[in-house]
Amino acid sequence: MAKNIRIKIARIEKDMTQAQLAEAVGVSRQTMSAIEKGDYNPTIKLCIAICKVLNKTLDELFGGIDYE
Amino acid sequence: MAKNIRIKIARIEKDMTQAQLAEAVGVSRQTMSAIEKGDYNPTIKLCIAICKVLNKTLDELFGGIDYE
DNA sequence: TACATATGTAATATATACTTGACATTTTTC
DNA sequence: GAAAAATGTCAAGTATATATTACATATGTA
Repeated sequence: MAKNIRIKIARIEKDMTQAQLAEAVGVSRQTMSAIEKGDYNPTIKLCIAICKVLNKTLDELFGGIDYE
Repeated sequence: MAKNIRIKIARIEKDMTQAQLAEAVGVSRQTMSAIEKGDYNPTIKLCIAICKVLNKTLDELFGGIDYE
């Protein structure tokens, strides 16, 4: 549920692996995997860090996503 | 640290108390207080719920905030 | 095919977001 | 200024985001 394909696309546009993005934002590779898969409901702090690295806005990457 | 005055302003524009906003998004009053004060680093799910109630975007309410 | 790299995922542990209840303090309203 | 409403805050508990380790599967590449 709530698979976030937008992060994956933005990450691949930057030619980064999950491991590289994870390190850039300071979390584990497994955490990045879970976030892209929609298994985790990340904190806003982490979302902001992801946006910064991927040069996207919060709304572009997370707006309207329906976590439950 | 990271006091979020934007939420407070948007909340007051809607003429809502912390308790009313808290109930509208499904958390406790204390949690809303802590978020406005910057004591909590909320989840994106909760941020999205707050934006929905206050008719704001994620970037308007949370963009660039420096939680540490 | 074989090897390397990337990603998924399970188990256990820890940090912290969030709850509940209760009381103190501040702000508003009469 | 007093009562009421709103907000701050503390303590103890629960839920969950995240870490670590380890292994499995997928995907690319020689």
